[in-house]
Amino acid sequence: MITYDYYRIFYFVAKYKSFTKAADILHNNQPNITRCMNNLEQELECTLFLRSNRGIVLTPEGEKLYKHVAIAYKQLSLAEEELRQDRTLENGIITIGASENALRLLLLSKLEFFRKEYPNVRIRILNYSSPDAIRSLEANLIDFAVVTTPFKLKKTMNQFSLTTYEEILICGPKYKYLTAHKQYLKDLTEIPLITLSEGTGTHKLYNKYYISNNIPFNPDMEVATTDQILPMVIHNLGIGFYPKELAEEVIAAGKVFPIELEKPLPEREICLVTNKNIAMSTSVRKITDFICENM
Amino acid sequence: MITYDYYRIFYFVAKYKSFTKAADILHNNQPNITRCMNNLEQELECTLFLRSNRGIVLTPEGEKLYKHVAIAYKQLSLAEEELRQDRTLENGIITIGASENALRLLLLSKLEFFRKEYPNVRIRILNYSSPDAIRSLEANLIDFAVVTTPFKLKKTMNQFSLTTYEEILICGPKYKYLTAHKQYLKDLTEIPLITLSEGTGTHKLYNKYYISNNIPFNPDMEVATTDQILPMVIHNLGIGFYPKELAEEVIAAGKVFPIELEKPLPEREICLVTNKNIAMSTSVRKITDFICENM
DNA sequence: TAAAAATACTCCATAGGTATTTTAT
DNA sequence: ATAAAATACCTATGGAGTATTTTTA
Repeated sequence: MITYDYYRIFYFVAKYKSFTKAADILHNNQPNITRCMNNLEQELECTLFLRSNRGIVLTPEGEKLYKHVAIAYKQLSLAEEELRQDRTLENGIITIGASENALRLLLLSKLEFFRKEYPNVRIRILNYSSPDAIRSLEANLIDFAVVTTPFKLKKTMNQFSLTTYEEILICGPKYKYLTAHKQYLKDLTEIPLITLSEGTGTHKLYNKYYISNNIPFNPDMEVATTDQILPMVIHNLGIGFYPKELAEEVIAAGKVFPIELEKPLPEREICLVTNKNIAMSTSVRKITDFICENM
Repeated sequence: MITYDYYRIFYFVAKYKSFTKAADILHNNQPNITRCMNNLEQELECTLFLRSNRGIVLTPEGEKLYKHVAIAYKQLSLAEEELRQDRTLENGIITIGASENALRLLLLSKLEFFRKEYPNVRIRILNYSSPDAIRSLEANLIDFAVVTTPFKLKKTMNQFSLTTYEEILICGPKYKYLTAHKQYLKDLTEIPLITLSEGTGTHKLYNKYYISNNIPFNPDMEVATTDQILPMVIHNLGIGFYPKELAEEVIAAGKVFPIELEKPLPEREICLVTNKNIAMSTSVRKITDFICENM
């Protein structure tokens, strides 16, 4: 079996029509090149060159071989260049499935930094509910997911906890009186409640939380995205749970008011979820490492 | 610099999705394959496989590499197969420049045997005068020439003498009386002479021969090919020089008659001429060896 | 527990290298 | 006289191979 490395050497010998020049290009020495090419000729049972004191000329067989070897060389060079670009993150596409809160509380700032460092990696973001993101991951539509608890995982999935966050109950001016002192959730059942729609992790979470506290969970309004809750609260359509961090600005502006609760709300978590069975590309590994570091 | 032999190994690993299977195919062992692929990954700074107890799966980078490596592998396999066919003379085209006498006195029978042994080599024959054949060789239009003396060679040409042949002077029934006893050429100047046309070696040869013998060389008829001389002699248009071997049959049939000469005609030679600067293909080398052997 | 890869280790073929000779212009 | 390939010879890397351990489905 002929070692393919001889073909690499042959490529340069044929290109530069000289053993000596090829040796220089390859940072090798002429006697070595001579030996390798003798071996190649012997293994192919074929004269490839006519040697002379002015270099070499290819025989018709050498020319034939060169035509093929040149193509092979080009392919392998192309491959090496592609992989080089991949590993230096000079290209690549990353598809992330992210829930809204994961995106706004953590991912956006992380992506901002990542983009600054690797501006040539294209990033696509899909999905806005945690269950949908995980389904997409199962179906291989995304490279990984960043979602908020609660969610259910198959055992082929891997989760890595990134951070926890706190949600608070907020109200508009009309319900400001509720902020005078700490409240019990069960005392607020008469106040209209705004939540995310069914099918979201958030909906499930509060449903379960209310039930485990023996309080009926009857939201008056259900909206598709967390974004929509804030204007509704401001306009006194009801009270709602909202990530504390995202509410701070509007609270400082006096537009909404945090209702203190006697019993703290369940802590929520943002997790990065990957599929164990699927091999990650360099760029995906890089960005997941990037997201997870310092977490 | 990455040894291309790793890519050959990678090809089989990627194809069979297993280090162990690749090792079997390559008549190698699994630890070796493992080591080589580890080296390759390290040199490419890239994870190419996910290893498991059921074999390996390619990463996106591995897939990318495989796409290119598969093309390279195909090219090199094609090249090896082409060269194998060349050296076993399963294909190939040979272009020979041959003068008429060389063809009829020697080459045809040689080619008949060669063709029997290597029926898949295509043979083209060009040119019918020795100077033309040599010009074609200089212009690289033919692989080699088989010509009759006299001819002039540049020093980049190489000649190998194959055989000598004798020419005789023949006549038709009208001149049969000349065969009664040996003649001197100078006594035959009044008999019409048929020769090959100017520009042929034969013409030059006899011109020079006559002059060196102080006989005027004034052929009455000049024809393009030796072939045409015979019917003209038979029809008593004149006498002519003709290769002895080719004349024997018609002499035996009593159609023409050899005129014996007091002084023998110059001996003629058939030579194989090659171009030193041009490398021969395997098939050309084979056929020239074939023609020259036992000569 | 079984099948595949990883690890550890030995051995030696051959690639890498230097110096010199040969060859052909 | 020169420039390139061939030859001779030395060194040491890394490929070939065997035995064993680790991993995970």
